[in-house]
Amino acid sequence: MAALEKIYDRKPSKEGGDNEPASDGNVAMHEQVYERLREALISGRLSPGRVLSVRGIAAEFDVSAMPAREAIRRLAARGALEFTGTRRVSIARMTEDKLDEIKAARLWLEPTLAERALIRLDGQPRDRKKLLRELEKIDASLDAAIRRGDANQYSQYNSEFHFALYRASEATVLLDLVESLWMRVGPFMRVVIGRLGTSCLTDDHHKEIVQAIEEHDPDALREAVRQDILHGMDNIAASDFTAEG
Amino acid sequence: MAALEKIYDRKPSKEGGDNEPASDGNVAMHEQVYERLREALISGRLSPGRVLSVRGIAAEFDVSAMPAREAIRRLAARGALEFTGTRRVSIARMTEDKLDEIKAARLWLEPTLAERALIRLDGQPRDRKKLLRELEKIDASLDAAIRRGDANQYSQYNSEFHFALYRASEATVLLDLVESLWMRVGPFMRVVIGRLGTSCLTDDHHKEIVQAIEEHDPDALREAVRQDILHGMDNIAASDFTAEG
DNA sequence: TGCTGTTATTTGTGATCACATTTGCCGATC
DNA sequence: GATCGGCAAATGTGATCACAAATAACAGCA
Repeated sequence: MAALEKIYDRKPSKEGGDNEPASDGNVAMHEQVYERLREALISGRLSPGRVLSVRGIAAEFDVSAMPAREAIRRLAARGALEFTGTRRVSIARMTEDKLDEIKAARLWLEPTLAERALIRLDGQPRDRKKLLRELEKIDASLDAAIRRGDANQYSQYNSEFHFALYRASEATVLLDLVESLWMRVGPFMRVVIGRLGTSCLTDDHHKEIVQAIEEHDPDALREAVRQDILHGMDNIAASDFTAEG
Repeated sequence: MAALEKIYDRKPSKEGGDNEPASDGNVAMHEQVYERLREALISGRLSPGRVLSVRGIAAEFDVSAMPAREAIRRLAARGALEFTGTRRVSIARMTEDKLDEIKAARLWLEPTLAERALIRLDGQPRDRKKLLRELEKIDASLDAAIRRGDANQYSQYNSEFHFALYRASEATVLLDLVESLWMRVGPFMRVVIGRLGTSCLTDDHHKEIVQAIEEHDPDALREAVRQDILHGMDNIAASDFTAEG
């Protein structure tokens, strides 16, 4: 293992005995592995180019080969992982063309999701208030992470902020598409922040997003989301994303 | 097996001996199974609600459980298959909301892909001519299928027509997204055609698409693709898609 | 020291087994 | 005749093994 970056912050060390059904909660192990890997991808805890081996993941997550295999397969199917020529699988590298495609797709999908969320919440004032509080809380944690210079926490909270909003749209299909895009960009946020520092993250547009929701202004919301995406994607484009972290 | 619809038109009956490496061509078996299933989904050869079991697919494709398992897992990861409450997996059923999301996404993605293809081909007159010929050929086969009333062939050629165009954009990320959408709608084309007959398919906009490419007219192309999508999606919406075929 | 060819290890893939859960079926009961 | 209960078959999941291919490590030579 040695110098290999950890994918997750070690399992919460089973609090009870050792023979319990692995805190299974009736969710399959391959599902848990998938979820953790997805989360690690989106919040940029995995470096571009890194090769994921079945046995390696299995060892790190303390499961047998089978669940690791299935989790990796699922991620690869969603485009989050890339097949090398020889059947191995790795975190995809970025190209200018791919970055441009992702940017274009995000610029349509995410404002659309945000707007749908807003429209749906117009009829649900209670849910709307709840979402606003949630967004504000996440954004506060996010700002704190920036001030601390904690890149990992930043990526984490940033994705939480966006997906909390998008999830409120209840548009599962569109959400799926966006998620697959975030899994592709995630690994590069880490690289960018490593190069430019957290200072480049201070001028996001989360405040405008929250404000637009408060004011029931769909157009302003779309524009705020749009600007936030542009801000993030242009940071990546400005960085040398072709090299690995 | 009995009354169970066949997913594919029986393996081309190994022409030689029986011990050859399964015509492997260095492509993994799970890959072959995945490819066939994907194709079956897109061209509507699988009915909504149908449950796919690992052993069932394995038997039908004459492979062991493992490749079937991985193929199913990958399709599920892309949203083409749906998890029932009890870990089983089936062709998803459609809802009005999901159909609306798919329609919206397609209406942005596919005109974009078409336009990108057109722009890219502006610099490649040879490829452009080749694509035009290919599209015209497919469209001819498609019309023939309609006249024959052959719904399966129609769906097949229709997807080929669109993806031949989109693939020319070389936009792999966007293409991935569109493909996942087609896998979700595919199963319902069969249902629609079953209800409305092939007569409802005659007024597609393929001719306009070809013409717009010939005339280097991006706006006309976008509009033609848009109309073609509307035509198809409204047919689904008009049908009773909540029931299974 | 730098390169090369060989060996040892790791890895993906497919197969098969075990087990708990679920599904489908059939007969008993009201 | 419809409903319920229980039993048998089918299914998803995880584990483990075998094998070929690919990667890494290393020794020998220039």
